[in-house]
Amino acid sequence: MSDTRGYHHGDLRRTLLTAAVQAIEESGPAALSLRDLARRAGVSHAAPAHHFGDRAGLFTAIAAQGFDTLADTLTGAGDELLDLGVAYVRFAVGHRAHFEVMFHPDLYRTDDAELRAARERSGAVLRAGLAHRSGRPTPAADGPQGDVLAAWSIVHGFATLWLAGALPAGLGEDPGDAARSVIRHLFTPAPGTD
Amino acid sequence: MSDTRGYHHGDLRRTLLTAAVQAIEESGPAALSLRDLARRAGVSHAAPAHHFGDRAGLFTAIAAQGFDTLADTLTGAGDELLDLGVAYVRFAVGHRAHFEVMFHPDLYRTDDAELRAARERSGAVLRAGLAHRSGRPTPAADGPQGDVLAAWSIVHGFATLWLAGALPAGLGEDPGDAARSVIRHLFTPAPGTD
DNA sequence: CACCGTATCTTGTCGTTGACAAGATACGGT
DNA sequence: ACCGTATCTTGTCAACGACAAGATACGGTG
Repeated sequence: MSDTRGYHHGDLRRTLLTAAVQAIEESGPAALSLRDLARRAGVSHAAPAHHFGDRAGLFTAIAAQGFDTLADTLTGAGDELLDLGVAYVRFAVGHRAHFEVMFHPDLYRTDDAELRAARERSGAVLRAGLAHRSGRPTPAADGPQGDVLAAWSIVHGFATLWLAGALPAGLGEDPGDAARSVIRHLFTPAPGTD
Repeated sequence: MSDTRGYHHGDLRRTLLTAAVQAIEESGPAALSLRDLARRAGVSHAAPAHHFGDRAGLFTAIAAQGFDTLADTLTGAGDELLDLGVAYVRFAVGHRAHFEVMFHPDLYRTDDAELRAARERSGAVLRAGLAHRSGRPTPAADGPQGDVLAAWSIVHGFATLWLAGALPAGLGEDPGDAARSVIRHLFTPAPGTD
């Protein structure tokens, strides 16, 4: 269950990761402090550096974990195109710490091997799911898979705006439901007849 | 032209703002240092604090400036719905420092008066432009202006993904052109026939 | 022109942080 | 029992944000 078996602390790497995710959810990635993390875990201030090298290394691990989780989430989504988009939004809001780190490459090392693998995997799942479920075998003439990018853009944009608190009130509590009624407008001719 | 008339430095507040924007474009908001800003402007390390109070105050000023510029940009956009979206994306990529700060409210003070006014103004311009140009007088039954949110989401998502470097290669150099071919898929029935 | 109030900027300082170096500790294999 | 190594601690340094107190220069008033 744990990749680093019980040493002095037992499972410090995993403990630090979960503590970091929680801290980011509370105060954002910018406010994350390695020393505060060490205090929460009850270890010395330099202990995190051994597992992650530096701050960027910690964010790299979080991003990789996030891309892996996203791939799993999308794989388990429903068969409808709509369900895939809703799953994307639900992941973003439900794992906002991971999501925020994942799409801020200046926080981590984009050339990390484990990260690249996870990112590529989630990207492949997303593209495959969108392309397959859109029921369109060949992409249109306007650039590479413009409809896939349109679908990705709308769900990513909605999730980002939701997390930023930029959306107007009155959308309800559940971001998934709100997203569903918004994504429905993609590939829809004119009035909101459904 | 300048709100703080020539004192010791002359126009320190404006100088610091432009230097901050440039620094953020180079290394992101997280790496911004007030002391480094002071060094670039050739003043003492505590000079910025007088004009902005603290780091959050500086980001507040940048965000307000960004929302104002966005409102102006959208006001001057073309008559087509597509043009409005392209203008949004062009602003995001052309003013990435402002854009990134604007949609990270944990960086600044959301209750600042000047900021709230600018944010509301740009929001009103965006909503009015989208609602007017979509040629749909009454919103659909699915929530408050679902189509406006869909349009906002797709342009915001595309801009965010572009800035994060998450989009695949082959979209060309100009984000505006790429955005146009992607946004076109909104409100479009099935295949890419246009 | 002399004076004063005030905005602007400087100097000095404190606690915190990230990063690095060197040493101590505990585990696993032989 | 022993040794190599991964894990963690202690110590240190430069940089940073924030605050306090003082110096400087401007604008207005007499």
